[in-house]
Amino acid sequence: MARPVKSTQIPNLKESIKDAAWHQITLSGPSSLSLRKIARELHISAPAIYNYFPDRDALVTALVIDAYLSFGDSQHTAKNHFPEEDQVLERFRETGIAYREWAIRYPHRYLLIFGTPVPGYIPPMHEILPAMVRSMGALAEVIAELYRAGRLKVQGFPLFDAGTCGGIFQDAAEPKQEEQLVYSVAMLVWSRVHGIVSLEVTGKLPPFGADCSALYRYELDAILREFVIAA
Amino acid sequence: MARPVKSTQIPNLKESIKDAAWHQITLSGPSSLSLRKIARELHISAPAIYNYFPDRDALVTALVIDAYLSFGDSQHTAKNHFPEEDQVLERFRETGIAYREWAIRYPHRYLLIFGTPVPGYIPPMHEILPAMVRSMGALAEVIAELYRAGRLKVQGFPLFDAGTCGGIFQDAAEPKQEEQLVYSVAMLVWSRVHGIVSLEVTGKLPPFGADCSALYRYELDAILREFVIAA
DNA sequence: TGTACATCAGTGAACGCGCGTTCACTGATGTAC
DNA sequence: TGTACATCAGTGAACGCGCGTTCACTGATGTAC
Repeated sequence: MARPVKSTQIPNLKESIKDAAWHQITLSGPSSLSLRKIARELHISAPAIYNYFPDRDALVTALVIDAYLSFGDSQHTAKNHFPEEDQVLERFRETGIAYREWAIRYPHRYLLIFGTPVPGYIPPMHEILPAMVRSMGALAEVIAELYRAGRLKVQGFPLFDAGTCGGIFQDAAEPKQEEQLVYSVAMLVWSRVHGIVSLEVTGKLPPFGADCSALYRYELDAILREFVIAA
Repeated sequence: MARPVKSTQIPNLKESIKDAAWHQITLSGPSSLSLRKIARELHISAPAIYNYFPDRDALVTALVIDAYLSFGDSQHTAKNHFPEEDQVLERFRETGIAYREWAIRYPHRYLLIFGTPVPGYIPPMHEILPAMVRSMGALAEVIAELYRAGRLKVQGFPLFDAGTCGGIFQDAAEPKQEEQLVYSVAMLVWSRVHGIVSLEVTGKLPPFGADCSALYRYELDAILREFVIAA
């Protein structure tokens, strides 16, 4: 039987701390995240936070991991929306659309994991890597499926050294050259979607009157035209 | 005759303050920029800075403007490297290459103007706009020249409302639809180069083993293939 | 040339503030006898 | 059922720190007479 909640113990305080932290980040960015401000928002004392996070950096790490998990969920959900083998194009497009939608829904989460690094904070890679790899894996998998369906154009891409890839691919037994190809296309696609999305969420395109949604749809089409063999 | 320098007056202190500020930013980012740290680095007292900048934000604004000026110089210099009318393709490529090279040489300047906004700092647009417009103008001009040379593909781009463009184009008498086309292509090109460059300077591509230089050259080629009519 | 004065880029002390973190504590709860 | 005790999520006070900014000041310089 689960231990009943004590009256001095605030229920879900750990989650509340993270919620308040996101709230602070939304207001003034991750670098001015303050444990005392969080405590004030929750009407608790600042040292109480130390029952849940050993220090400020650990809280930031928890936020980073949560952001990757949320982003990864959104990516895999979108991908699984078209599970049939012959729906690989739809899968690709849905995953791409979800990328931007998640970023727009959670712009500060997006910037925390994909934007300018938080100064003074060095993320502990061994803690973050699984969530990071899983989140980027959806796109890589879709591209691998395009390749296996014979729909990926194989032409003049710069091939990267996938040895340092760190396990993006679940199927690590794949032959090396194919892995490199899929991997390189994934980086190209990522850089393009990130280009538009990062400019959009930091507010640098709208002042120029850009319709970001149309721009993004154009880029997805351009990516398909460039990398995918039409049916 | 110029007033001679007094011995209590430190020569070029205003420039030294900005240099020290860039040094601090390189070490720990713009949000932890501290007037007292700058003063310590220069062996002066902190209030001395107030003889040159009314407050901390004014210093940041000066840095932002300097970054845009330096970036703009690099862009226009690259563009002017191939001044002949029939060298418009070389001009485009040179400007694109210079974009990345400037960003790699001055990654913190790049991130200050194109990265995640500094939390709590709202740049005064009326001060920054001229330097910003001039810096982005080089790319826009090259694309306008491509258009005037009949080398720009006119097909299915999403056209933006260039009315809010704010004077990117020096030749404002240009017909509206052409302006929109040039403008839209500029945004597409910008988002692509920014995509790679921002991931590269924040260190998010190299851990995946990407050869950023090859990736970037591929993207410039892809841009030419997509938007420019071969000679 | 000498003297009185204005200028103004610098100084050190101080203000009030917020921060992360530590520490000994308290007091409600659960548990063993 | 009653009592003594262990647990542990919370507390308030305090530590040492750095920050932006203000203020009255100083002292070298340039200048007017």
